[in-house]
Amino acid sequence: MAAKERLSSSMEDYLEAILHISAEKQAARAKDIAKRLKVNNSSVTSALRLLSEKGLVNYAPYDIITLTAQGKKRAEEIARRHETLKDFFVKILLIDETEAEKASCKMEHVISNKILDRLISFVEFVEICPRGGKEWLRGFRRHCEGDDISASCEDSISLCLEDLRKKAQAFKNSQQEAVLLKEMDAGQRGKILQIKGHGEINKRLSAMGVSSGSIVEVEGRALQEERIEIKVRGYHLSLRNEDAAKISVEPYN
Amino acid sequence: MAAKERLSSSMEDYLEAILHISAEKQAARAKDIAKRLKVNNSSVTSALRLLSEKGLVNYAPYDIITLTAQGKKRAEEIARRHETLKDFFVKILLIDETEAEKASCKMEHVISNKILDRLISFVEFVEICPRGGKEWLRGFRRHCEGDDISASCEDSISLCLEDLRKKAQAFKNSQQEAVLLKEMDAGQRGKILQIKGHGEINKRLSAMGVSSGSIVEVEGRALQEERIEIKVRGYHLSLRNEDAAKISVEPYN
DNA sequence: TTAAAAAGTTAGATACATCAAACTTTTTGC
DNA sequence: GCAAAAAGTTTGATGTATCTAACTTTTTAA
Repeated sequence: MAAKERLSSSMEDYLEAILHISAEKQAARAKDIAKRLKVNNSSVTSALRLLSEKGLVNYAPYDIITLTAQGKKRAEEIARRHETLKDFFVKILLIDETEAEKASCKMEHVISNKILDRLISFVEFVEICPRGGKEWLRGFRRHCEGDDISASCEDSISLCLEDLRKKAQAFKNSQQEAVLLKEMDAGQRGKILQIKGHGEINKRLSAMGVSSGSIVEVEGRALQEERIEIKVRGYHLSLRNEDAAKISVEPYN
Repeated sequence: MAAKERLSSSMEDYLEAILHISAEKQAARAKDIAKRLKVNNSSVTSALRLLSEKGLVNYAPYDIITLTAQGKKRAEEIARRHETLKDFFVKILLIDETEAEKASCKMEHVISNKILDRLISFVEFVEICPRGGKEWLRGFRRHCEGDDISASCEDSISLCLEDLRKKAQAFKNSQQEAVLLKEMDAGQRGKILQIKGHGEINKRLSAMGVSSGSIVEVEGRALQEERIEIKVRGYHLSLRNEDAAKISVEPYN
């Protein structure tokens, strides 16, 4: 396999655009890419030639455009960076959608894996830790809106100290009941306890840095409930129920 | 005054390098810049010519290199972005110095003012709100280190619920005593209550988005205690005691 | 004070990302 | 099925950032 060459920001943008267009339509046309990236048609041709040389897109003049397996992997990695950043901006910094989108588009090209990883952990921690969470972020919102910080903090403390105690208690009590990932509902979140067996999933997951302790979120089902769609460490995955049955989870909320 | 043209990342790097070298030595030499940015000598010459044309550096062949007033302002703005990012990485995401430095170097060129601003507010809020703070971040550290998230959260709650109540109480009680910024000690932090008068400082501060409610930190004194050095919204400022006496602050910690 | 070393500049080349304009291929609608 | 429209490509240009190698100026130190 070719070594993972560094791609320029521009080329990353092209890959990402192709990924998104492919997801929306049957095939990506050069014109769509040009439109999406706001560049000239001829720039797209040059970019495609280059990406094709690198083995990241399947391209021949006048032919349809698709990502190779390798290209798709790269594109998904970029999309993950994008989404992670946006998540952080929207959920934690309380930035509006549009601005968050714009910012992630630029930052996705320069963020390191380490920072990305930490950002993911941080968003998890804020959302899950009873001492963080919605009420605390409400305090932050007030602070951003120019409200007195004492008041903002007070809001997130005095009002919630009792609530906090309850949440902490509930959090503590919830610990024993393990369920299978397969059995979880859309929207539910939990902590992976164990991944049984040593099959393909095990390998795939650990390659992504997923192991027991990782936080997993169920996004939905697909193919007549045959598959479960999850998000873990910023990756969107689709697992067969059969495989999801091998993963035990301790659910939250 | 020339319109504030967009600078490329590269040119921003040159400005920032000149700022830092000037702070360390008497004058910036082309060689130092080249070394710092790990580029060829001749690249520095081209960059200087360009920055000189834009009125950001004082430069003539073989002459010494300094920043113009405008150039200094731009450079300091870049340094502020850098520092704000680094602060967030180190203080909140608990990234090590070296990695944080490397990451900020890249991200400083692409972060928007809005995000920067929010990041500053967020770091303030985490550090000041009793519901956030050191214990909470200790919980986050445990989560990063792969400790069970329940345990990490519990650590930051059960252990601290009583502590939290005390902190909240202390925070509440601390509210009445206003002091003058002039009288605060190095390391102390507080919230600006009022900026008296309508002089130069008032204008300068409001141009930076500083007003009552902003969080200010005393960094130290300079010129035989004649001046006070503060940090507010990521800006490092040096005020005459006379001016600092016009600012009333509600101190924390 | 002057010649060698160090610092700085110029010239010319490469690589990248983009464009407009001219051209070619494919698609569409009658 | 064929002509016009749409899509895609090629060519040649621009601007940025970098390099190496050759050259010039300044500094240093004997």
